[in-house]
Amino acid sequence: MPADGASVTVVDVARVAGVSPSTVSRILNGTARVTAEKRKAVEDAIAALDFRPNLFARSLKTGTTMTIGILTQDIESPFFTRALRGIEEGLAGSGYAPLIVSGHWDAEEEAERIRLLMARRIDGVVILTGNLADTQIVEFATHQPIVALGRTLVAPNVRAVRFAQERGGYMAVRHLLELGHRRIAFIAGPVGHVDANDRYAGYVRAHMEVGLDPDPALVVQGDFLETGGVTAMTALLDSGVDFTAVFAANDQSAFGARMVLYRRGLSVPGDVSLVGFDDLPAAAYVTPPLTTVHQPIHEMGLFAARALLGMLGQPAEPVPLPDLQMVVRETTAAPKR
Amino acid sequence: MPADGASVTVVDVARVAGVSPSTVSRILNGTARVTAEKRKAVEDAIAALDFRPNLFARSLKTGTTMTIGILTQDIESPFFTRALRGIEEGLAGSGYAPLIVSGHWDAEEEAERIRLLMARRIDGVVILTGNLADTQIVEFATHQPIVALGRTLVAPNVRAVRFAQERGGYMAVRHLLELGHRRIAFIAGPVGHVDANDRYAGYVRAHMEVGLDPDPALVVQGDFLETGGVTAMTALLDSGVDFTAVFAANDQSAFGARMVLYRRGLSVPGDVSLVGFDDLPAAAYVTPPLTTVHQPIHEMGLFAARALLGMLGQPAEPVPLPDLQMVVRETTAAPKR
DNA sequence: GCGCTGCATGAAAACGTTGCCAGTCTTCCG
DNA sequence: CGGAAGACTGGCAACGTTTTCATGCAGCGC
Repeated sequence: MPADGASVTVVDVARVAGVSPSTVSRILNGTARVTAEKRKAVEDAIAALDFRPNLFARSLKTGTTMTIGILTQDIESPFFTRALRGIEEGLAGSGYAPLIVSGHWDAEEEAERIRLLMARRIDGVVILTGNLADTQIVEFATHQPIVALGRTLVAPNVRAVRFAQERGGYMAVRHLLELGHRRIAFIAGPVGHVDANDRYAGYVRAHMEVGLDPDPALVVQGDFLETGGVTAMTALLDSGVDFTAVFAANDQSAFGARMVLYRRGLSVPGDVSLVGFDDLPAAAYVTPPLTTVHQPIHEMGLFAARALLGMLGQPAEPVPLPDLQMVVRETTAAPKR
Repeated sequence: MPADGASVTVVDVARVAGVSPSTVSRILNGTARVTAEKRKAVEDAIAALDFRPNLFARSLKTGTTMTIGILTQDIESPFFTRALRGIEEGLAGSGYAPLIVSGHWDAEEEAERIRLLMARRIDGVVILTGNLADTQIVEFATHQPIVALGRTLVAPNVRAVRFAQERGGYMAVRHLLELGHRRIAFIAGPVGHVDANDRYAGYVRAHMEVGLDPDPALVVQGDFLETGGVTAMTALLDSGVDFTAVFAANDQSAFGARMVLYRRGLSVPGDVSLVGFDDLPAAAYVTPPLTTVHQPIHEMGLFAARALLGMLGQPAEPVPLPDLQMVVRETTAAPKR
């Protein structure tokens, strides 16, 4: 059934103000000049009737919805919510509202969600990493402009940004090497995850650079979550392999690993040094505060919003993207042996 | 391949299938019987043209948008994202999509955001706590069904749920008292926040019950954030007042407080016992794991989604809400003195 | 065979906006 | 003073659906 009879339309306003609907529309959108007198009458009528234009009717007519779709992976992950916050800020005051959907790292589900977004005729899409194939994105981009974070991809109607994750991994391990560590374990990310793989590549490069051959026994599987950090660290300790430091592929893994070390009575950084990746807000509040690689997540969100706004023809000043940065806190120290 | 799926309309489908638009619509919505023959033709045409019904046109006509609005306070707060995840789950498969906006604990902004939601003609609203006046909510509820979490409010078209926060505070302090603590500090929440006040009331009641008069010098201001916990704990220690345990109004405050204790070289729970509130996922991963009061946040989100679906006339089986529960981990112990 | 009933279908009227087109009324220039 | 250029404004046709309403056509009982 149609909206409740109480819903007031542009026609009602026109009637009360004694003008035509066209004129009301003109005033609403500032699309043509109208005499001050009628403008006043219309504005009064709008206020009196508490009129709100029906965005759907407008969308139907104009073909634009003032909504941008955001494909995140996990609404509960601090990494993504930090980016979301950036996007929210970047969109503030633009009139665009974000429609957030989650893909849960599943390519199939991601594609499905994007289709859902498109069914709602959103004006643009921001994709936060994920496992979607690039070809899929290119295909989607034939319909709407897309900004993709955590990807390198050049295609029409697509703007992609990705930080050199390899360099981040390199920086982290380099830091440990400089402290004197030689047996450095690595808690990997999800299998096949490019970012995780790149960070691992950095881990390898840093080793090579000082003439070390990374020991495969020091690399254990994680999943970017705390629980993965727990299992990985447990496996590592139980394997009996020797190590003095651990580089976790992201902060959440590091948190999990730290918990196991605590359980086993190992001191950080006394017995084992620990480095994370991301610099989540929480990294500064664990004890001891976590040494990690700072990613400007918030700025990335801000950037994505502005970039998309730009692609939509909105005036939006671009934001600069700071680079990855090593943040040395208190979970790293020289090895005792 | 998908042609310009954007511009394919029900009329195109009708033409290709050799039927009228009405019939296509009927098949789309299963609203009347159609011969198998035509149904087949239409379905083939839909597939061939990659037709997607324009939801806006449909909304315009039916007055329903299959969108529900969610007013959260801070998209980055783990408390809210956990609830959001519950809502997301509760909505899964219902066809409704959530439109998330943030009020940032500002009554004015909250009202503004809700108006924005209503301008988008959402079918229902979930309000996650906040500072909006109840009268405002009642007023909004005249337009859409509303589910409010963290409120006690009885009104037509409104469903409100709130846990007995006072009891939670009582349980936390009771736990400390039973361990033998007598000088228990309290890190308060934001000024005027009902939940925070109620938790404080529980703090007071637990004291009274054992014949103790809570010392005002032991109560310090916080803001539900880590930073607030830091300032509060710092102020407490600097004031020189004597205490053996701290009850923080929420986990995030506790995390901040824990950091300061670490900085000052005070052991937890050796020198000071610490209790939080909420049982955020992170509470299990700080060291030592935080003793806290568990709120079924996720379930609350699930509950809200189902309740709203029910109000919208959808078949949605209600979910039970477990009660608050004391989770004793490792930040509490008997006082040394 | 006649009127009924019921069913499948198409035509057309909305839903609330916007934007083109064509007026009307000034105003100004020659 | 005539006429033309502007400046405003109203009418009306879309936008893509859904939803009456009406129509034609079988089948049915008598």
